Amino acid sequence: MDAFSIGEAAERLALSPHTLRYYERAGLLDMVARNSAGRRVYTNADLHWISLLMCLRSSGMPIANMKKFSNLVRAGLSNVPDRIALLEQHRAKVIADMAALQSALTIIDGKLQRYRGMSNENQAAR
Amino acid sequence: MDAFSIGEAAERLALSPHTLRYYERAGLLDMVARNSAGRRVYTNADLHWISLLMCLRSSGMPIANMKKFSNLVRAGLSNVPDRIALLEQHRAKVIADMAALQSALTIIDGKLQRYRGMSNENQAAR
DNA sequence: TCTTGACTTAGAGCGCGCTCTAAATCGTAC
DNA sequence: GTACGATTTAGAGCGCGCTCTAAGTCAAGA
Repeated sequence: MDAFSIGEAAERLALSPHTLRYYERAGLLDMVARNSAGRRVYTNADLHWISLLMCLRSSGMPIANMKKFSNLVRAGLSNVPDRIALLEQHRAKVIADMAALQSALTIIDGKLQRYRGMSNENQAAR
Repeated sequence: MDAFSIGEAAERLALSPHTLRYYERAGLLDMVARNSAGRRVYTNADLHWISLLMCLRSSGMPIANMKKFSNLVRAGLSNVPDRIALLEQHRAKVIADMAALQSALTIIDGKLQRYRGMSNENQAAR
């Protein structure tokens, strides 16, 4: 099985057909095959590529950069260094985001401890 | 020094006066004092509270939940358990987000390694 | 044959979190 | 007194990433 309707593809990828079409229009996918009736037919390779896109998206890459990346991939192997540069830049951002989340977490945990202390005192006072 | 104009407060907090006013209108701050001319005067306590808000915001809490939290704080000490619940829920989301970033990072690193391999092969082939 | 439901398109709409505008007011420096 | 720059308000506007609408096409099943 290597041919999926947009509905099947959407289900497997856990996103909506609307979003799949939007990504295509946005220039993130190209050459999604069509059947005789003009309907999209997704291959496993398509799904795999879209999975990578979803990984980039969910880790905070803006659509515009995803489009740049897609264009590089589309343009052939000669620009692999450019792809590396783009991914490394994104990698740095992801790591920075993780660090920011970690420091927020520390503050939140501090606040929680304070609240737990207050909560216990209240109980003890009754 | 425990009194800041909106401009000074904005500078110290690294956000814009517009955003400070927006947060106030959104119900995240209350009782920001005014001077005789009707202008806002921020205390250190205000700045500290806003810093906590920024921590929540930057770690992905939606404004609506920040408002709920603000309302709880405003309503007094009796609802500390509710605040704990809200923060713990957020804490769980932050941890989930960090895990998602980590798994994206693993995929990105895998892709980078593949690209580096391709790049080296290309060089070797020349 | 007719109905049903998944698909097609271009384009509009939406939710979020700001971000800016316009017109007015105020305090300070000249 | 007057010019300037920071502030005030209500409300409009914006950028992003979807998300939905409307009108139409098509294939399969009753």
